[in-house]
Amino acid sequence: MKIGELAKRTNCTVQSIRHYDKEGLIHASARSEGNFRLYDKRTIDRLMFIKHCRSLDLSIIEIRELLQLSDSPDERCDDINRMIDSHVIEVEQRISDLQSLRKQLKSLRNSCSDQRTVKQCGILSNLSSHGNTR
Amino acid sequence: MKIGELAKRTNCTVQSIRHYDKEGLIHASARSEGNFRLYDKRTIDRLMFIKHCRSLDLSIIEIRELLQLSDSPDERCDDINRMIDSHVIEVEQRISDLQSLRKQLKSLRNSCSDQRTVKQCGILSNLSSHGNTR
DNA sequence: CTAAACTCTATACTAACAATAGAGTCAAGT
DNA sequence: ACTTGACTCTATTGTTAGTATAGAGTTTAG
Repeated sequence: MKIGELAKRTNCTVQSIRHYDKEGLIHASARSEGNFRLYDKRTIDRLMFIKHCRSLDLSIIEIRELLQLSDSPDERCDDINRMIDSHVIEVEQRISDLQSLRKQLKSLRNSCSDQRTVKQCGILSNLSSHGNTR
Repeated sequence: MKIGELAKRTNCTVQSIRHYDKEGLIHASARSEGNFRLYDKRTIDRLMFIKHCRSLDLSIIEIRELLQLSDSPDERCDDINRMIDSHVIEVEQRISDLQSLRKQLKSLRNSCSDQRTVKQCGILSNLSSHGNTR
């Protein structure tokens, strides 16, 4: 299977597959005479796994670790759990950051109604008055 | 005032000030004989404004627009309101994306308890089984 | 045998800086 | 005057996970 077919079957772009290849997440089982990457069917599953992980916003580094772990099936899976746990914590932190950001933006927006001039704009004067809060 | 003092007074790093300078958000009022950037006091306020905007996650491009608008005080401020409105919408979208991500991660995490081996790990098998959902 | 479709590597781009290299400038102390 | 240390300069590289090119080579169908 050449890269284009793999791309079609997994709904990835050709470039991102080459990217994963370069990053060592997948490996071409061989190269054709003309130096084209050749993949076997199992790579489809592996790519699906990668896509699923990426959709969960796991980084390429994290995915590489997961793939390495899945190659040593008799190890304890504690590391996997720890990784997911810490990822959840990161996501929760980002959510709460964004919620506070949203609140600030909303209150900023309330300081100005339309149809005023820039000079009278409550948003600009609010932005000018006090420093940052983060 | 040289860049180091400006940095101290605004609690910015020297590099980021140079960055804002290069991006055209601030301007050195002159250069010294030895080519050092020289800033006047008003740049402190301008930098505070920029920092405040950045803390609200406004992009440098957006900030540039705001600064340009604040230089034409007699225009309508509709554009400012529109920018903030669309920024709020973006933030809300990101929040809801992250919330759904969190939910998926949590349920993934529930599929495995500690002390198992990688082979038995519910997380890995879940990640392997079905494709992406995004 | 040619033209289209495909693939290759390498490079630049995205955002907002941080980090570094290597060179030059300035101020204070001797 | 001279040295030393602190400061500044520009330019480059790195960060993330790709996307988008350029320019060249390969394969396949007609």
